[in-house]
Amino acid sequence: MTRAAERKPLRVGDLAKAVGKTVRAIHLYEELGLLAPVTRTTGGYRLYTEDAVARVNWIGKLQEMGFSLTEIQGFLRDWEGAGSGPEAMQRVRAVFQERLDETRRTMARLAALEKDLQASLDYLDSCAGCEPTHHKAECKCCDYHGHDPARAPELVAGLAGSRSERKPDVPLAHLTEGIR
Amino acid sequence: MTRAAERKPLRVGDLAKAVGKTVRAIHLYEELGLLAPVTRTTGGYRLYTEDAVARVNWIGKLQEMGFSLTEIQGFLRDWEGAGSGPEAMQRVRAVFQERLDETRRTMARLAALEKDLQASLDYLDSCAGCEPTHHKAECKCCDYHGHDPARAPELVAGLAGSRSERKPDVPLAHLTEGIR
DNA sequence: TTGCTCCTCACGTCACGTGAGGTGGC
DNA sequence: TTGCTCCTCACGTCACGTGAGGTGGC
Repeated sequence: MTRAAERKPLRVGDLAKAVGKTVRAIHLYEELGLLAPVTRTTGGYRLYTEDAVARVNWIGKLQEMGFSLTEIQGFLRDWEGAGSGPEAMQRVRAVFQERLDETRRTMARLAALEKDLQASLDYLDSCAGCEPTHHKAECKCCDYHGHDPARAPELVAGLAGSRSERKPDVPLAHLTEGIR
Repeated sequence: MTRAAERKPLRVGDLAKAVGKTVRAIHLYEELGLLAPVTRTTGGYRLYTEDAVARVNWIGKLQEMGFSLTEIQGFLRDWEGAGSGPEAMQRVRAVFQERLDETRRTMARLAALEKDLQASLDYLDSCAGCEPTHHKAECKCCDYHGHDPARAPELVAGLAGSRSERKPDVPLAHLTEGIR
């Protein structure tokens, strides 16, 4: 931090813009004790230094890691309550390790989703050239264009089962058979 | 779906377990018109077929893609209101394309986070062997163990700035200089 | 003085969580 | 009959969003 930077106080709107959060969010972080303005003007305007930008971005990262704001509070309290340096560091390490594992699990889920989406797009692409006389119900499971008739991607197949497509003539009595 | 599977109705708790959601969530999807039991027992118990498992998993995928439940409602309505098959398919395609882009952006953010976390863990590892006489404030920015003294990972450096570590003797008057 | 930014309540929203009080089902 | 599952309200929570009504600052 340079002296020049310290001489440019940020107002809450500037801070919000700098970090991509809303003013309301900044106020909330303050209520929760995660962030405080260095001072206020006589009129009550909050004033921040550039440090606040780093702090809010840090909060954002922890949120992306899956921490709730309440957990971030606790995390800071743990840190401040810790004794020696190495001890505090090892506590933090354990938390980060758990979050790294969780982040990787999330990434794996998203990668699977990405594949699903790509497969769905490929499937839908081949529908573009189809004759408009086909009803949409046919498209979920057609055997044109080399489609495997039984295997529309799950994201496409999931469009089935809407109420308007249910056949009301299928008897359902067997479901309640033997149940009073 | 086999006939045998159709003969095994699921109760709401079975369905919830099968999809990893709560009963409350299932009820909510029903309130929003996203899912309905095929029938009810005379006592009012909801009964589902295996189709419901696919439907709820489909809802879950759309949620992971960043859709709100209200958006999923609209998505279904669009589908049901669409005219010809190919036309409906192209609408769905546009939505999926947008979601694929968004999913990739999210994955990129998480990958950056993963790097951050790994760097932080590496940094903290070297603290394990440090003497316990060091105060934690020193650890955020030390020059032992080959650390670049000015460059603790952001996730570690962010622990700075807690109220208990502020130096109250730093004059802040310059911040309000020239501001009434 | 005008227009923009800020202030503090305080209620709304989204996707559920969590009882309360009562009943079905083997 | 016991114990488990289910039912319907209905209020709580989390991270903000969104005004309402008023004032600061160049």
